[in-house]
Order: sequence, then structure tokens, then C-alpha cells
Amino acid sequence: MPRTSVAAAAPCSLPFGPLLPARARDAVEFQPFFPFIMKSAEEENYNYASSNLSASLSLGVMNSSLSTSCHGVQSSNPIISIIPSASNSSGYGGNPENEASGYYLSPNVRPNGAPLESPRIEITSCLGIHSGNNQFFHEGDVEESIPKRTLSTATLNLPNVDTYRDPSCLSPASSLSSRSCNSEASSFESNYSYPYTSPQTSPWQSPCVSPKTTEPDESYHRNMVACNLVNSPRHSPSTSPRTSISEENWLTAPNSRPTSPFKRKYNINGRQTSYSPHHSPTPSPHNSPRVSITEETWLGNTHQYTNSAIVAAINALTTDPIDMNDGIPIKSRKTALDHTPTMALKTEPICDDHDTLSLATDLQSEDFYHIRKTMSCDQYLSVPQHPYHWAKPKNISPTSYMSPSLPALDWHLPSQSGPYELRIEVQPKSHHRAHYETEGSRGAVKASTGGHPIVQLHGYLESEPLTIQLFIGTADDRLLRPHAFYQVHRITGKTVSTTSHETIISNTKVLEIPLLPENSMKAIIDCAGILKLRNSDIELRKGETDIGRKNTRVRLVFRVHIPQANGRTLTLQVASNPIECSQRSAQELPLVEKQSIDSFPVSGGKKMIVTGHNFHQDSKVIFVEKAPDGHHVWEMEAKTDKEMFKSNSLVVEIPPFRNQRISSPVQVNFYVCNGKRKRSQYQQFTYLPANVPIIKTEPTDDYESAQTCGPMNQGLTQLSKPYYSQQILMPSDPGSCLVSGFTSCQQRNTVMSSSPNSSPKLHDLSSSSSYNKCISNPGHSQLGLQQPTGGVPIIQEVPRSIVVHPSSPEQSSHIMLQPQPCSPTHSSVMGQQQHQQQKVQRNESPTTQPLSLPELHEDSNHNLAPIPVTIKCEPEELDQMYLDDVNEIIRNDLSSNNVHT
DNA sequence: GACCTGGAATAATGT
DNA sequence: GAACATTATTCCAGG
Repeated sequence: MPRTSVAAAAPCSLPFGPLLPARARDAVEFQPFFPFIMKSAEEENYNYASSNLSASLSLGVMNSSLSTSCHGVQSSNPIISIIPSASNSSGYGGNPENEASGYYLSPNVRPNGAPLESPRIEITSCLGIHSGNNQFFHEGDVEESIPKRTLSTATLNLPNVDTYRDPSCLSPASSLSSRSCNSEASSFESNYSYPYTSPQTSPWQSPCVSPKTTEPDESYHRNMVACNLVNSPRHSPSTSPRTSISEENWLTAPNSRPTSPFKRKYNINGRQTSYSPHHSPTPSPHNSPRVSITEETWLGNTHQYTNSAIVAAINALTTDPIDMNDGIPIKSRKTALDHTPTMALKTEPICDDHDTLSLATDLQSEDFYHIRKTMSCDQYLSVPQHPYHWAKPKNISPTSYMSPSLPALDWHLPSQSGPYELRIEVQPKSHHRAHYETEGSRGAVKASTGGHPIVQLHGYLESEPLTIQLFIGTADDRLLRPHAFYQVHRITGKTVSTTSHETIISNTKVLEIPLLPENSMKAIIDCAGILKLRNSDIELRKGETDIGRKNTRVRLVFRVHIPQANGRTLTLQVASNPIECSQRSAQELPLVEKQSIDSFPVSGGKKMIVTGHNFHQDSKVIFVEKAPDGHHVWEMEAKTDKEMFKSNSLVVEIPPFRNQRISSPVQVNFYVCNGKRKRSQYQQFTYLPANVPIIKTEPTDDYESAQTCGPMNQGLTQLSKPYYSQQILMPSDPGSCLVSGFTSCQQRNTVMSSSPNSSPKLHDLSSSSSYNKCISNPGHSQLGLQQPTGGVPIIQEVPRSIVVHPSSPEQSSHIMLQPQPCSPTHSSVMGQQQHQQQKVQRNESPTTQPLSLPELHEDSNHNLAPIPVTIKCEPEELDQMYLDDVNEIIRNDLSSNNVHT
């Protein structure tokens, strides 16, 4: 691990990964999946007085001792402070429709009476550096705020740069494209300068991959905590110390087709089971969020993404501009600036923030130059003015400034908050052949209707234009994040009507598209193509553990940052339906886009219309029920109506389910098969009990929710799975369900942590995505069993009980088994949590207290029927007993996990 | 001439 | 390890 020396009180955004003791980092809790509200200046200043970066914590997954210890960090390291989280009655997991305020990091009460916010990451950073790619950054604000922060004091000395670089990553197979990342040409193409020596500014990956680690076993244990946090190479904006030109020239002939750097073996879940000697010495690839996506692994593997939410948040805090272009080959940035001035290539990573680049591109030249003068780093060049004047913010408070910390690209955000909703009005086509760097553009992504995708922001009534950010995200229903092997490609030309603008954020190209009130805040996305990066290039990136092979589905991810009157910024995000990007798949594989019915009683018999592509007359539709280990418990070919066959639609008769007596919905899958190895992805389908509602405690509402709400439906379905040792009722947000505008069955993934591979004791942070998607991405709604530490509760299986870990008390109110308020006759989970919340509030307990849920009984015959939930009303004084007991269990779990992970 | 598009050759990789 | 199948990447040609 590289050593860093940091000016003690330097108010600069510094990556705290290697600086922060592992325990502290472990304890840091993020909430990356809710509308991101940037802090007001007042709040910033409050924290600034004590720390540069303060991470408010609520230890949903950590024991309290960690929390305590973390406080020590504050004194030992001025970079980090952990601020206990106060209670907040409105958390993030609430109904996005009626609890808009819940999305805000609303100030509560600090110990001294000052407002205290709910758990989050606070970055108090040097302004200029952290203006981020925020086009609302206003010059006036700059002048007001900059003097408060000593920009020039920010230093980050990272000696041993060479040793920090992992020699194993000096790839003999690095290609021209990778080389181009650091070439002058690339900087010319991208408007930016991309200094070469990234590793020293990329501490995030280091805990796991540091080549200085010479004793794997020892380092393994020593770094495991850190690795849990930083295991995602994707989250390291500097994961790739690109091989230099000389290195590559030495070892490879230009233009030779590179061989894949890793020939990997995968187990049934697509996990990597053997490692190339070139691979970075990351201790546990199983922690990697990057696993190949295969037919077998398409279904939930969210347990693999442990702590990815935290990593995502770390990524958001990362302030590394150095190799943000790393991994973006030359051509991927080619379109950015045919008309831009040549730029110098500077390598001093003085101003250590990738957001600066965004800032550079977002600001008009004048503003930017002004800021540049203020900043100590001047290696960034201006961007010529665009015909569209990238939006400036309203004149906010003179003392306010835009927070540096726009949410990282792999944070999960909702599509709706309060009056605002970001919606994809026209979805892209399910196929788009991405182009390689060696090819010419293959044009913009089109809509299935023939036009182009359309995105619209609803509820925005201001006159200020906004900007939509677009990047290419993963399409598997794990944590949505930027796709490692695809980048958005800016399309220009006379056929393109939409202005766009490229920037790069943490290795990811982002297209910025104006969202104008005169266009009803609607943008036609006719300027976005998709570039395919060579697998070998990406896989060679340091720390990259995902593979590109068969990982050819992407989503368009749109974001909008909405300035709020209080100076904060609300960020909404929505992702498109998956897009298959391979040529072959586009020609051969059947692809299901829609189905007319998501669920039906076990008797079956009803006709279901499946629409998609590449259907044949002899296409088969197979219904399967899968065990967590992937084995097919049941498989049945559905009858298809040959006469009604079309290449883009099939009429299928829903087969009867194998068990006609289920008492709760059962989720199965189906796929279209055109022959051997030519299958569509799995689609979800839910068999409903023949007659009875399932949840007796709240039969009507729950049942209806199950019927009408995809995520809830899935959640209930999961409950019915016989694989659970405990039946778990999923918390669900009915509000988010109401938001759902697309069929949940569009997605095929079932987020199930019930897999035998997923330890029930592990808090799978990444599974947040599922819950989050329930909120933010109706088209891909999923419901996970656990929630990350971030804004929503985590359900953790413990022996004989179910524990809910709200990451902070304020979020507990969103743990709901049913939409309606609990009645006194059955103190529902929500009711208990409210008790807890109130108690915690009274006690001003800053840390998360796990909450006890009523015990659920294992289905005795393992036959799909959980015993109806009976929720016993406990005396209020038992709450603390529960808390204590559960805390103890969690401590034990965590300590054992830390040892065994 | 640049871009877009479809097709296919060929290498790499997996079974 | 060979044969075959599948996938990735590059190349070509036409619009």
C-alpha cells in the first residue's frame, strides 16, 4: 500500500481509502441508492471545522464497537470524522411518492443542537477541486466559498509510485487502444490531459492488490477489511495503471489481436476459480463485483457484491483525476472534440479530483479559467463554448457552493423524488451492435419504434435548463454500475439533433445532454452510440476481475441533477431496458422484451404473449423453477401457438405449475429457446396460489401488492421459496412499487440471497441494488433480501430470528411488511421499528440498533408455503432486550465474518 | 469522404 | 490434445 502524507488540516478531498484505518472504513456506511442531495454550505462548514471529510455513520452492519473505534479516527486522522447519526423519522427508503423529503439528507439535530444529517458521506473539500462536473457551479459561489478553504494546502504525496504499480499489470497484451488512453492523442481527443502516472493517486484499489504485499496470507487477513470495502476494481477510478507505450511496444506488435489476458475457469456460477499469474493478488475474487454473466449466472448473484455500495461511495469520494481516462481507449473519446484546442499534457497530480475534469467541461471557459486561477492545479484546459450554454445554477445562497460530491456513477439513485421523476419515455431497442475502436461508429442507439430513446424529467417547473448525464451501465440485475467493457460514444453529424457533450467520470465516459424547459425537459437521445472495448484491454486493468466474454448487455443510464432551493442538488437516475450489444446475439439469440402476464394461478392455461426478437416458429418456451444452486427443480415446455407465431412475438399457454397447492406465490422463470445454446435470458413469472391470499396478517393488501407490484410480488415469491431456512418477509416500499411503470418481468433476474453460496450471515451490500431498483428503476425492479448499509434496512438472517438493520434509525420506518400502518392488534415490524425508532431517538443513540422481527417459521415440508406471519406484540420494554440480544448476535457474526471472509 | 450498416472472415476461447 | 462450437475482433463493401 502506498504511503501517503497528507497535510493534517488540508481541506482537500483526499481519498481516504488507504489513509483510513480498515476498521474505520469498514464502519463507514453509505447510502448510495437514494436521491443524492448535496449539502448546504452551512452544513459543510459545520463539518469543515472539525474535519475534512466526515462520514456520518450508522452501523447497520457493523457492531457498535466499530462505531466507537471509528471515532478515534477523527482524532488520529483529520481527514475522516465519523459523526453519529441522529434519528430521523424520514429515511430514504420511504415512498418516493409521498416522502420526497425522505430523500433529502435533511438536517436533524447535532449534539450541540445544530442540524445533524442522517447517515451519509460528507466530503469537505477544496472547492475548486471538487466542483465536480456540476454545471451549476457558479462563479459567485466560487468566490464566496473558496476563501474559506485553503485550496493550496491540499497535498498528497505518494512516494514509491513505481512500487505501487502492480507489475503484473504490465501487460504484454495491452493493445493500442489501451495505449491510447494515455497518449497525447487521447488527450487531444478528449479535451483533457491524462497524466500518466496514475497509480499513486489511486489508493482505492491498493489494499487488495498492492504488489508490495509479499505475504499473501498475511496481507490477506490484514487487508480483508479493506478489501471488503474496496474490492470492486470498478470503483477504483484508477484501477488501471496503464502500460506505457514503451512497455507495450516492446512486447506486442501493434494491431495484433490481443489474447485475453486471463484464461479463466468458472464454476457453475460463473465465478472465477483459477487465476492467471498475471492477475492482481486480490485475495478474494469472490468479493469481486465483476463476474462474468452467463446464462447460469444471470439470475441473482448479488451476494457477490458484498459492500459494493460502500465501495461505490468510496468511489464517489475518490478524487483521482489521473487515470480517469484509463480504460477508455482512444477512439472512445474521439468524438469529444474535433474542434477543441490542443492541450498540453501535464502529469502533476496536484489537483486530485476527477471531478475537476468534469468541471472543466461543464463550465464555460470564463468561469473555468477563473476557477483555475483559484485552484492550485492548472493542468486542465478549457473547453470551448458549446452552442448550448451548459446550465448554471440559480443564484443560491452567497455562502453556499455546490457540493463536490455528486453521487458516483455506481450509486443507486431513484428515478423519482417528490415532484420530480426522471423517466424513459421511449426505450432503446433491445439490440444495438456496439462498435469497436477499430471500426467506425455504428450509429446511435435507436428506439424499437424506429426513432431514438427519449428521456423526460417530469415535475420540474423551473426555467433553468438542466443536464442529463448518460453513461453505459451494466445490465445484469446486480448493482447497476458503469459497464467496464462498454462506453457511451458521442454521435455527431447532421442526423443528430441533440446537442451533447462528453465528459469522463471515474473511467466512465459520460454524455451530457441539455434538458431544456422549452422542450418540456425532454431529451431525444439520438447522439449516443456504444463503444465496445476489447476485453483484453479491460481485463488487464489492475484489479479488474470481471470478464468481458459474454458480458454483452448494457443499459443506458440517465441522471439528472436538480438544484434545490436550499442549495442542495437532487439527483435522479433511471436506467433503460437492457441492450444486447453483440453482433451474433443480435442475429441469433432470441430476446424477450415483454410478456403480457407476469403472474397467474398455478392452474395455468392462460395465453401469454411474449414479445421480443428472433423468435422462430419452432421456438420453444420453457418454464423452469430453479433451486438456489441453479438446478432446475421443475421444467416444463409451454405450448406455443404456431399459427400466431411472429418473429417478434409468441403466444404461449402458461403451463400448470407442478404444485397446485402452493399457498404463496412462487417465482419461476421461462426462456425462449431456438435450439441448442440459443436461449433467451430468463424471464420471471410468478405462479399464484389457486385461491387464497397468502399473508394472512394482511391478506388483502399484501396479496394485492403481490399481484400488482412487481417487486413486492417478487419479494413475496421469494418468501415462498423452499430453500430458506427462515422465511423472510421482504421489506418493500409500496410507494416504489407504485412508481413502477414497466413490467417487472422485463428483467429476468431474481435477487436471491438464498443461494447456498451466499452466507446468510453476510451483509450483502450490493443487494441494495435490488431494493433500490424497486425504487429507482421500475423497469428493472427487483427486491433483495438484504439491504445495504446505506439508506435502507438490511435484513439479516440469524438463528431463529430475523434482524433488520436499519442503517440508521430514521430508516426503520421504511421497513414495511404491508403498506398500511400497523394496527395495535398486531404490532407489525413497522410498528416495532417505530417503537425502536422512538426509543432510539429518545436515547439519542447514534448508532444503528438492529431490530427484531417476529420470528418466522420454516416451512416444515419445504413446500413453498411459509407459515402465515404471526406478529406478536411485545412489551415495549423488551425492545432493548431485543436490541441487546441482536446486537450480540451481530457482533458475533461480524467478528466471525471478518475472520473467515 | 466520412459515416453508417450488414455481413463475414478469422482468431481466440470454451466444450 | 484434437475436434468442434461459440464468441470476440477485425475487415470489407455497399448505401
